[in-house]
Parts: sequence; C-alpha cells; structure tokens
Amino acid sequence: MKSQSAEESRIAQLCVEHGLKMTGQRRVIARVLSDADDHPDVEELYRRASALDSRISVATVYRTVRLLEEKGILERRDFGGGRARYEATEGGRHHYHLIDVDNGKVIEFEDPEHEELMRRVAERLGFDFVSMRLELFGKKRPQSQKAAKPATRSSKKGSAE
Amino acid sequence: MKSQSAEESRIAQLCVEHGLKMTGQRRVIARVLSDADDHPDVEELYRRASALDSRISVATVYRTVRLLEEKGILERRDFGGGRARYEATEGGRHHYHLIDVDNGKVIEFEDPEHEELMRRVAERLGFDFVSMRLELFGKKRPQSQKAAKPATRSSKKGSAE
DNA sequence: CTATATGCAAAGATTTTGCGGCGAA
DNA sequence: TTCGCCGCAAAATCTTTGCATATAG
Repeated sequence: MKSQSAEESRIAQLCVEHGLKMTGQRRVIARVLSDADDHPDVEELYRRASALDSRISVATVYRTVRLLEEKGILERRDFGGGRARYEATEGGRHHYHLIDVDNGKVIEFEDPEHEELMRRVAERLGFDFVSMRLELFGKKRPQSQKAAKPATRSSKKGSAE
Repeated sequence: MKSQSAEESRIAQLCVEHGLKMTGQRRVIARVLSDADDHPDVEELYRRASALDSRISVATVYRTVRLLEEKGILERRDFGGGRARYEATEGGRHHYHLIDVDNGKVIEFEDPEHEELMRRVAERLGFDFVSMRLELFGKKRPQSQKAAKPATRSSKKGSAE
C-alpha cells in the first residue's frame, strides 16, 4: 500500500539501517511487507513474495520475519488460528485490533490516550514501556443487516485480514 | 483459587452448568485449572494433572482446554514462546499482563477504567464488547530503587506463569 | 575474501484426529 | 443404553535447522 516504485521499500531501508545484507529475496520480502496493509501470515507472505520472484523459499520467509521481528522492524500478532501474523512496526502512534468473533475479521482502531495510559502503568510497576499488544473481541451489534455467519473456528485458509 | 477440598472445583461446577460430562480426567483437569494462579501451558497442565491421576493423556488435556475455551470457561493467552497458555475466565474485573522483555517474566496488573474504555471503543465501532486481551511489554527500570515493586508474582523460565 | 544468506529437505515442536473401547447420565 | 469421552498413536500443522552453495559488502 505504499511506494510501488523501483526504489527501496521503507522496510528495505530499515534493513539497511540495521546493517542487514540486502539480497534479492530480502528485498522482495521487504517490499511485500511494506506494501501490505493487512496482517499476512508466513504462508501469505510467501505467496506474495513468490509472485514477485519465484526464487524464494518459505524457509527464507520464516528466517526473515524472525530477523525483522528481533530488530523491531516487524511485530508479530496472534489473532487466533494458530499462525503468527505480521505487520510493520509503526513509528509514532500505534493502532489496535478489534476482532469480530463471528467471522474473524479484523478492524483496526486507534486510541491516542491509550499508549500514554500504558506508559504510566508500566512506570508505576517499575518498567520502561517497550511495546504493547491490544486485541478487542466483539460481536457486531445487530442493527441493520446480515445475519452473522457461524463462528468458524478453523479457518485454515484465511490468509490475511 | 484454592479449594483443595473434596467438593467440585469451581471450574468443574462450570462444566456441569455447561452440560459437560464430568469424567474423572475432566474433574482432575478442572481442579488443576481452578487451583492455578498462573498461566500454565498444556504441557504443564498435563504434568500437574498427571501428578494427581496418572491415567490422563495429553490428548485429553488438549481436548479439554479447547472445549473449555469454546465454552468461555478458559481463556487462551499467547506470551510468545510458541505455546498457548491458559487461565480461567474471570467474572468481574479483568487483569492484564506486563511481560518483562528481558526474562519473559509475567506480571499481572489491573486497570479498572480500562475495560470501560474498551467497551466504549467497541460501541463506537458498532460492536458489543465480548472480551479483550492486553499485553504490555517493558524493560525493568534499573535506576530508581524506590520503584514500586510489582505486587504480583512472577515466573520461571520453562513451564508456566 | 568473509561473513551472511539461501534452498532444500529433514527434524522439531505443538496440536489435532481416527478408532476401538469405556463410562457418566 | 447411549452418546460423549478417553488413550494411543498416527497425522497434520507450523517453524526451525544442518549443510552445501551463493553472494553482498
């Protein structure tokens, strides 16, 4: 969802700043991550990366997301379903996730005062705030339309939201 | 959290209320869960349950926690490390978790106004609040000795907390 | 040139499931 | 008696790793 240009993607730049070698594969994965505005799991990242360059293996995707997570460039999410999902770390404001318990859809929302609140909590407990994870689960309020689909717990091929 | 008596554990009672058969194994697992004041993973639950009754298999533990989670009796947590951890759903106030990024220790904290805040967020987005998950990651502040010591307990490396 | 990365496949780790037998209600 | 539950082990997932080769810096 960002610059489709030929220049380095935002995440590729971060990789360089962190002293990582920019191989072809890594550059492609970085671009996929930079362009994503959802929360793809490894399988989905692999699919998207493969579409751009077929010389990429899943192992590399796993190694890359792991590395980027360690560097703080990526954040891992768990929305249930057993697979880790990733999204780029944001610089300033964070956003959180509301998961529709009926269909697993993820809605992002912001809450500016939230992080400040958590910083204070951390401080009160004697910690420096590093990051946070907030997931809200809700049921769509039945005001206007469609009946909720059964809460399918085993979405094998959900890909991303 | 601690009725070591011969009567049904709190969770066992909930099982009955939900129409589940109370087999010997299930009763033991229910007791282990009722007595736990940490966040055991399946392996740890299996260990504790086995100590009370050796005729229990891991498969049953997996099946049980899954069932109880579906019934809303248990909540699954993900503190990183790849394994799901469980804790009993609380009736009234909720507590949240602060994870020490340096050693993985988990500290519980409360924040009464928090749930109300989240209820309002959900409402604003057109949802009814179902539940939430909040994990805060922090680094222990080295400086001020007077920093409030966490009034909660923490854990060990391997199995639970 | 050397430290990193990668592919591939095998190994790990965690969780689920098929099936025959058992037991709670 | 009936239907749910259990143990066992195989299988399904998801993720990591050993090793030989390739390549960025």
